[in-house]
Amino acid sequence: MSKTPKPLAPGKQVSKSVEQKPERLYRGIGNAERIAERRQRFVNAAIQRFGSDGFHATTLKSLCAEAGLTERYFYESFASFDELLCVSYQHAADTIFSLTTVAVGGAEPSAGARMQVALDAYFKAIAADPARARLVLLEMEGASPRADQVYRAQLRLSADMIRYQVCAGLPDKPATGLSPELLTTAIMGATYQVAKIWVLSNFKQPRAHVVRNVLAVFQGTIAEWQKPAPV
Amino acid sequence: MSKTPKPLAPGKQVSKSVEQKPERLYRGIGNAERIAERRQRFVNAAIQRFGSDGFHATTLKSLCAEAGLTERYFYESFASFDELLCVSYQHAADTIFSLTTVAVGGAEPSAGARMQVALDAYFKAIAADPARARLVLLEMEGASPRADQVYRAQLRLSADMIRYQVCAGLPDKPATGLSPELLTTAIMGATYQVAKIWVLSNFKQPRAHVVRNVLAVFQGTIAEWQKPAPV
DNA sequence: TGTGTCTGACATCGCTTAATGTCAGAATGA
DNA sequence: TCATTCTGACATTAAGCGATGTCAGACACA
Repeated sequence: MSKTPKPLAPGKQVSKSVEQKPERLYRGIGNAERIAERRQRFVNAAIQRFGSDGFHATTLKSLCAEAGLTERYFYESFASFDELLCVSYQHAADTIFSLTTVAVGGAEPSAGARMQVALDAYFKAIAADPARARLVLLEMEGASPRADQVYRAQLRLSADMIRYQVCAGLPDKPATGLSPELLTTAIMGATYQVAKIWVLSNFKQPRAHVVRNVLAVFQGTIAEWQKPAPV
Repeated sequence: MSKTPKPLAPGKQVSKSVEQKPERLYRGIGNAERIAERRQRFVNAAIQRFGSDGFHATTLKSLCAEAGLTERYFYESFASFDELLCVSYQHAADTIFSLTTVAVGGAEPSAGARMQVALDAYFKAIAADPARARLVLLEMEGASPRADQVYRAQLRLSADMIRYQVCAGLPDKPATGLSPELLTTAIMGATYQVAKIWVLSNFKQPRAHVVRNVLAVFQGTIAEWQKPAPV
């Protein structure tokens, strides 16, 4: 009774009344830290395998092999296969997103400069890790109901980022009949589509060229946005 | 030896030397026609179920139930589950594609008019059958390697259609650094993304509004396309 | 050195589902 | 009416794989 005889604590040791620390060291590393390290290895392995072999071709076993760990530790950190997909996606998407927003934050205040900087940073982040890009761009949609949810939430976030950070300073009311929400959704879709093609082509075209073309779509759209009235 | 005793001919009756017709009528309908009819019922059922429940939630049995037929007849017309997915997708995509191109064909020759007509026809076709739209827009990507192939081929076709039919008459060499291929890919991506959002929102916004906004992206991009030199 | 926890390899379960097989009975044409 | 083919319902197979369980041996701590 004084000890829980169950060998498989579900991730957290049972908190008795007060936290007593049986923090036994292994490799000189504490318990919580080891768990966190294993978890991270799974996340990295997931980005690698999902992004390289594709979601459907990736099995629990191949993931464990990539991580150099066994199933036992998988369920130490994740409730299901699905969960790891979403977690690793979120990790990958967050990285790309953050690389982009940081770049935008350091750009000159004009919309044109921000668009240029944002797109360049985005496509740079895409090219920096092809597996990560594949996961973020190609493997999530339709993978599972939950994956769809997570993916779409990220799309909304991207569109909002374009709207409030990249296109900041533009009139809140665009030309008659135009809505900022739809327009930013559209140019985000354009960016995604070009990024997909780019990834699938193994980055055949130079990044500057890709950026230049998507930038034209951005700028053209913004010009319409600012147009006073339809001719 | 004179007759093949196998009850399950694989779709076509064995052609001996010359085609002898044992065309026995059922319901007053010949053999080949009955097979074709059943095949079509499966295709329609597939568009319905894949588009409503989603690809992953659709099973062979649920498809057969929807079609009012049994597994036996499924394999009479399709080699695998995967094949029906691709065939039904192609059928659905062809319909939408054709509705759009026909409309474009009847439009005035100016690029502006063609864009307007094309987008209106496209979104009309999307709204006309939500299940079909869901299949075409949301269910294919990542469903299977073959589905991916088919889907991407259709995307290329759509981009080319925009390029050669909708944007016809524009200078073949756009402004410095711009490529028609990338630009049409981009605005196609914008269209797809808005269509996805529209479908997922259950067509909350009026079609004209959606068309108006995507049209702005088209027109803005074309304006950049025609720009003589970067300022 | 001994005790108890942690680790890794592997076995096994349980479930889903595509794909194939079986068979009785209905519909057809002679 | 009879023989043949077609039809529909259902049973069975076969395989993949996520999830769980087992256990001997390694490692830390006293």
